[in-house]
Amino acid sequence: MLQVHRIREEKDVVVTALAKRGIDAEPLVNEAIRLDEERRASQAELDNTLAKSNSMSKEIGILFKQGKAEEANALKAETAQLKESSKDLAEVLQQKTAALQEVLSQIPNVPHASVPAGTNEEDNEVVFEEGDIPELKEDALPHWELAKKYDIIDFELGVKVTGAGFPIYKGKGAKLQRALIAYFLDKNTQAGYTEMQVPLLVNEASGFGTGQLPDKEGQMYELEADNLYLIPTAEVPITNMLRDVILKESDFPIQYTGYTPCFRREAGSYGAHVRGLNRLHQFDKVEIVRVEKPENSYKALDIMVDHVKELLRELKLPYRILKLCGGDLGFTSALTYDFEVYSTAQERWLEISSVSNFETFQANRIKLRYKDGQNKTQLAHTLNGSSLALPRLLAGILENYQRGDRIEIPEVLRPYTGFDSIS
RNA sequence: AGAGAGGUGGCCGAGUGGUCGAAGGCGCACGCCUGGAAAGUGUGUAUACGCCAAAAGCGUAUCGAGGGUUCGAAUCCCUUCCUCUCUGCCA
Repeated sequence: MLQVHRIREEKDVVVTALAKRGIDAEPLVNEAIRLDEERRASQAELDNTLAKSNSMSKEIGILFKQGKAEEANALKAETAQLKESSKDLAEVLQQKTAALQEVLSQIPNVPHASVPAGTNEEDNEVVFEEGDIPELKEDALPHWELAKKYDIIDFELGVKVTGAGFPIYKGKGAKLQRALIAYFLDKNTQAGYTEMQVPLLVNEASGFGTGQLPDKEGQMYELEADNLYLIPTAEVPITNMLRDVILKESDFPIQYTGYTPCFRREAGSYGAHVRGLNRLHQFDKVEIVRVEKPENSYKALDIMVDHVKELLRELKLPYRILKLCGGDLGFTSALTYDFEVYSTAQERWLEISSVSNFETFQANRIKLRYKDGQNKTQLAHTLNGSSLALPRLLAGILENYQRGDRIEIPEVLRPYTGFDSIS
């Protein structure tokens, strides 16, 4: 959520920058400014009324102590009116505040200056590409067929137990998953991230904190009886650990990593693009989260991008990095790099990581602040990225490492798997 | 899950209807003292919003959260969340 005072003070900058998302934010921005003015006016009025009533109450107390009951009672009668009007004013204030929140929550984050304008994924900029696309034999198979051939993932069994989108990993397939998770966590830990094991269920306040609620309510699985939600990403519990926190300068940088299964309803998804591991309701992901001082956050973003690059380089997978254009940029992000691995058998790029700087957008919502050098309280910057999301990465490994009669295991994973091929 | 106790500032802890944003202590910051340090001593030390060009200052709200009673609530009532102790259940 953007801060009102920023909208108020830099209206033109905000509107111009938001145009890169392909939206005309001016009406919303104007509405926010108008509501904010009304809100402030009504707060001023309410504050004055309450101030009057507070001082009268004090007086009444003194009068009673002095035994001047009559005068006190006279004053009491007067306060009745103030009470009436303060009740009304409080209601108005609440309405204005809620209306303002409503409008503010509809305004997406201001894209970073370097974000290209654009309306959809066609306009994303490829900023980096690395790794050789392997030459596969004629009879190369897509991962869902490889999974069946080597009996390492059973999609039908998952349907039986739960439903579509809940695959069951078997034998070496399961072990490979575990190896990837352990490998990523080790690499992240070596890079300075502290490993966290977090709840897979979160409360409503956390859902709101990272922006899943109320907007994307339908995307999360909900446990109505307990009013809890299954997490769609580890970002939710990890970031919310820092909700309503005021950090000291010495606390920086904050770097967390965590592995969790992720649950997404993916309502409305269908077609070839959801085939196999391409889109699931439950999948595994290792996440990295950073909190930085504003002046350091873009440097930190580069560090995160380099870190994810390193992972893919070591896995020897062909990948590319996209800088998302305004139109494809997530609602809460100021700048996002998407990592895509090339799926040779499907002949398409698969998104496996998204690394973003949210600047103060999330921090404003979760009230994550720090005391700066002048002891002023300021919003911190939050960043996160996947390092990495497993299913599509696994698809990439299976397809690119197929050797006809077996699937080779990338070298760096062998200490974790304990075998060097699946046959 | 049942019974009881409790949730107050960075921490400990006082406060059961009136000038309480809250005693006292610890911690922290700055100063004095000291050759230096300790001890001692002085001052300061929450957050949000609003008024103000800004600072100073002032106002309002906040004693787990939400509602209520009252002229006035940390204090009384209701709801809810959480913690602790005992009992039960359980990986």
